[in-house]
Amino acid sequence: MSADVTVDPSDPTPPFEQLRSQLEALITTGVLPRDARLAPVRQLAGDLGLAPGTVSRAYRELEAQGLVQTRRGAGTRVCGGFVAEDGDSRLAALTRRFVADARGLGAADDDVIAAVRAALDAG
Amino acid sequence: MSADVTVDPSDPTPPFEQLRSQLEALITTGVLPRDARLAPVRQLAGDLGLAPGTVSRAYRELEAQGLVQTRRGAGTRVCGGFVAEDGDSRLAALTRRFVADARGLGAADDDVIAAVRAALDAG
Amino acid sequence: MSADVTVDPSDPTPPFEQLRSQLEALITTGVLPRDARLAPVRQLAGDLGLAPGTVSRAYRELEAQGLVQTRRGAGTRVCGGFVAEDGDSRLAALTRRFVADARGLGAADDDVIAAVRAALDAG
Amino acid sequence: MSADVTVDPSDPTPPFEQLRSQLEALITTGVLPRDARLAPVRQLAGDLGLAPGTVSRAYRELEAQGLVQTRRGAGTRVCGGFVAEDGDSRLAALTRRFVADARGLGAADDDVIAAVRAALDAG
DNA sequence: GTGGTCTAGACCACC
DNA sequence: GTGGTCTAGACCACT
Repeated sequence: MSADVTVDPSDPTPPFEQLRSQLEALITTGVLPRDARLAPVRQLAGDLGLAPGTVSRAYRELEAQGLVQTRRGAGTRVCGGFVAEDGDSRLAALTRRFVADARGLGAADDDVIAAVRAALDAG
Repeated sequence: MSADVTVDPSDPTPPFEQLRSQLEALITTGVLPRDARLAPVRQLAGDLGLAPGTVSRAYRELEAQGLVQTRRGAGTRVCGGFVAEDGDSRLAALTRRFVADARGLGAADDDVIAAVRAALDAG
Repeated sequence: MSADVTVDPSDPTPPFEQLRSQLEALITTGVLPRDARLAPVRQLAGDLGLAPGTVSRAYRELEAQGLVQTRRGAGTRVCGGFVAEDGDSRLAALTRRFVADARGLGAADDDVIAAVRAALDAG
Repeated sequence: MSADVTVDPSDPTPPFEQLRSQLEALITTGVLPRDARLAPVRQLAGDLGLAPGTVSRAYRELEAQGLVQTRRGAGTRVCGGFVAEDGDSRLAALTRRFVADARGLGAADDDVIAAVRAALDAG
């Protein structure tokens, strides 16, 4: 049932990354809407002939990107629509994480803003 | 030799996170200076009685934080002092990643700046 | 000078494959025309910060694809234009290789033709 | 106990090729039957006094020939008997690769068939 | 514990 | 000077 994802073993891209990028596309395009539940790790692993750890890692990376949110015992769900909303949007979650990391590096607020401006201009 | 790290199996904190946070402390306090080389994954794993993948994951998360830089075949080294420098600083690397992710969410430049400001004020 | 190729260390795709696929595109699109010489292995390696063996492998795979031809001491050159020509075209070279391999598997001529038809229909 | 292979350092043929051709012979003659597992890369390397990468390359070339199939983390096995079977035979795998490469060269289906016919007649 | 890829430096063969 | 190959050991991803 779950939206189609496939893994090509002959592709030099590692399976977890094939998975991650396909799921990323499904989410950012809105095929998987906010609150949609991803397939359980073990089920998806079984369907694709992968080890559970491989699927698990794909989900974990999506979580680091702020695209999904996983709660023990409750599966993993899409974190937001494909446009930032009100309070607890994915962008806000991603940004909190980034700011915490940046401060961990000893950066002052102004440094952070400057770095972001620079990165936006560069890209 | 390498700086002391330990893992307490009775601690509910997962081993990779115990490792990560201890190494983070060693780096941000300067005990492990810029360019210091971390112990090889397999050696540290052997010393601590952990699986190599566990150590590997701790290193990977440190890399995502911008604290270390790992080059395939050449080990993993501390990425910088504890203040951002010129061109390719840790803050810059972290920020590039964040900006890429934020754009992946469809955020415009102004949205990004606004989100960062909000997160800085909140924290 | 040489046509632009770049390697992104943070891309999960291995460097040799990033290189190979970019060069493949440059050749099949005609940006690198027949007989164009690729950059020397060590030069390209130095420019990109890679080990010579890595660039070497990319070149070797392109050769297996029939896109380039490399002669010891004389560098490696693009094997053909972007459309098959007369006698020793890239398609012919690729096909000779394929036929030899297929026969090595014990396939009869009819088997080979049938397999090719099937693959063409499938793709 | 695996079938005997040896490497002669005084032979001008590079070690990886000595290995490849011996294994090829063992497979095509049926000494190593379908599904037989090749020795692990590191074990064979140790036995022969070679670097793992050298053995690895021999295995990789055999895979490109369609003789063995390697699954990450699960070793490499002989891919088939010495005659093509049902769905995913070695010939089919080899052919898919060839067709993909040929199309990458811009060849139309008719060109491919013609080239194969020519190569079969020539050989 | 499996194969995969990379680095760094080395030697060889060819032009 | 060019590519080809090798070694030794590192990390990576997967089962």
